[in-house]
Amino acid sequence: MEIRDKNGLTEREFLEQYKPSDYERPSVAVDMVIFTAGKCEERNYRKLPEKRLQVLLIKRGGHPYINKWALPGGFVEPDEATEQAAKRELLEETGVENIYLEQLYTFSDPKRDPRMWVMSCSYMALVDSERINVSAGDDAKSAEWFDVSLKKKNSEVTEKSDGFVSVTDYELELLKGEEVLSAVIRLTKTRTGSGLDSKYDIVESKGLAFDHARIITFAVLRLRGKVTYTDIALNLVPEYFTLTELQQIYEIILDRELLKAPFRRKYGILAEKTDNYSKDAGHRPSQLFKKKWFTE
Amino acid sequence: MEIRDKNGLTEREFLEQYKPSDYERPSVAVDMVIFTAGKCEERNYRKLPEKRLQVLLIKRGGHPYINKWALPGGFVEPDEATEQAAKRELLEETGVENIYLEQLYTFSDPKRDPRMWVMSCSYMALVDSERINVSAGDDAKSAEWFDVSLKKKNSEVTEKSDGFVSVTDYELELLKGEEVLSAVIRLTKTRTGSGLDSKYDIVESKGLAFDHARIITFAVLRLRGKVTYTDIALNLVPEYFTLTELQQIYEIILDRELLKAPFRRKYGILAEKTDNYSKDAGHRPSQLFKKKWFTE
DNA sequence: AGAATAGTGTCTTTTAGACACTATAGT
DNA sequence: ACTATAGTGTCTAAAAGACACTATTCT
Repeated sequence: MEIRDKNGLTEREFLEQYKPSDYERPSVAVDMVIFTAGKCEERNYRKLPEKRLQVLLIKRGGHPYINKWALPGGFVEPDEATEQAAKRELLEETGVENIYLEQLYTFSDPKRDPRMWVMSCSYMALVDSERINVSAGDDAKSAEWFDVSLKKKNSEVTEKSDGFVSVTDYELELLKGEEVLSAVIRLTKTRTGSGLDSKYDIVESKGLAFDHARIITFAVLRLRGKVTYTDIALNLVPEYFTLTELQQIYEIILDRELLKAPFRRKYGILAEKTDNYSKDAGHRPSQLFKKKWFTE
Repeated sequence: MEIRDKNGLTEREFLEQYKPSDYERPSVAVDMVIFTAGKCEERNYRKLPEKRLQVLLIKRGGHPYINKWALPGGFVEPDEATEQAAKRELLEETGVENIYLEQLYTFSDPKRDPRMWVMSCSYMALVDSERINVSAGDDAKSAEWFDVSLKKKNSEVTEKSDGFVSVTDYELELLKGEEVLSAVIRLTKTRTGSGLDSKYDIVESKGLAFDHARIITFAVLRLRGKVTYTDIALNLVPEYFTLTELQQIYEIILDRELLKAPFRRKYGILAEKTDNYSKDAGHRPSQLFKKKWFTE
């Protein structure tokens, strides 16, 4: 097992003499899209509280993008993987460990950070609202939950000789009381011959730092895509929940209403009955369920 | 719009004086999992040729992992995004432009390269076999197509008090004539309370460089996952094809046989009739189709 | 003729969608 | 009693799975 290369070195000898050349290297950051399903105020004693899909943002205290809102995140350190960096950031920002975490995409447009070459390895995290009792803003940074709304504005398909170009504009709105952040992200799919190019361009972005509007849009679309064929939604629900709550989660993610009976037939398998019931609502109490994860 | 930070600087002033600190930075490489659907020899004049899912590998000429097989790839250069680096590598290796490309995952285990800190932003590319007439190995590097087989070996679920641990071993085999590369990748899903951890560990890897067995496994699983609900399979088929060919593509990706009639009902919508027929086969000629991509 | 594939018809089962009905706590 | 929600039953339409049948070419 003593193979020698063209310089007569074994692998061990090679590694001992190896010196990384000083090509320019990018900084790599993790950016966290942390979603939760927050409750709105109930409008009267017997109405159920509405739920909202929310994302955690931090107000930047320094340049660049001073006073704009950004995703929590930080640089990956030597001797750690991005997954660990993501968990570290998550713990710092929300005080919560052990939550659902999924790598989304690595954004690497060399101009995405005006300071220097920074790639962003983005992650999506899902937390149930009962676990984030910590108001997040422990340190000086002001972190806030923003209501998320993502709507398809217009969509246009142009047929070409050997393919097509499809352009879809998504309108992203983030709301926190008075504060309104908005952005338009254009998804361009170019199909020529046998190639497909999907590009997310930022058409406009108000109040958000960097290319974070794009990352949030990407995350919402991923979440929407996965919610119907995985058990991912269970991560947004507390330990004990009613089927109506679970349905609300699906509705705020998909941004449309679902029918009760078919929903229960399809997703009821994600829940296991308990002997407890919700109470003190102005209507029939409902059974509380536990999560029954897919084990496969 | 002249906001000043705590040092009294405007954004422009800040950027002008900004000096990137010299923290250690990772090198970032792109690794390409390039799939095609290769034909095997037909066994007699009237049998159809079987198809095989194949991946392009390059034999390493230097340390580390000398003489092992590796995914084509290279380092991302300043002023380019990973997408561009991927396209550049693809052109260099296969001589083909304009093919399906999808970012898979960024692997960042700090020990994945024995030389230094290298993250791998991996991409999956799909090429139809008729386009890669170039035997790829233009330059000195010997590039070869390996038949891919990925099988679930055993799967075990252990229930825990507040979740479960599921362990699945996948056996990856890559064949090229006499050459046999093999690896076992262990997918461990740990669900505790409200967290999910998915880990792909390399249990063993014979003949493959770095953690590339893991990347290939990840790619095959992604392809399997997407083939049933997208039109991704069309990328592996030439401009004109028969529905049986398309079905073969699905079968080699999913690694199981499909029934003809339901297949045609479901995926026939991906194909548009032409007036041409295959001929000189020892049996009834079959109609040739063109691709009809989803436009959405 | 016979082998091998092409292509279609149709039955059953499953799943999704729509909607109506009954049930029940709290004021 | 009334409101708002909980929970179920059932009809219909669409999709998936299984299988059988006919059609066609070349040796």
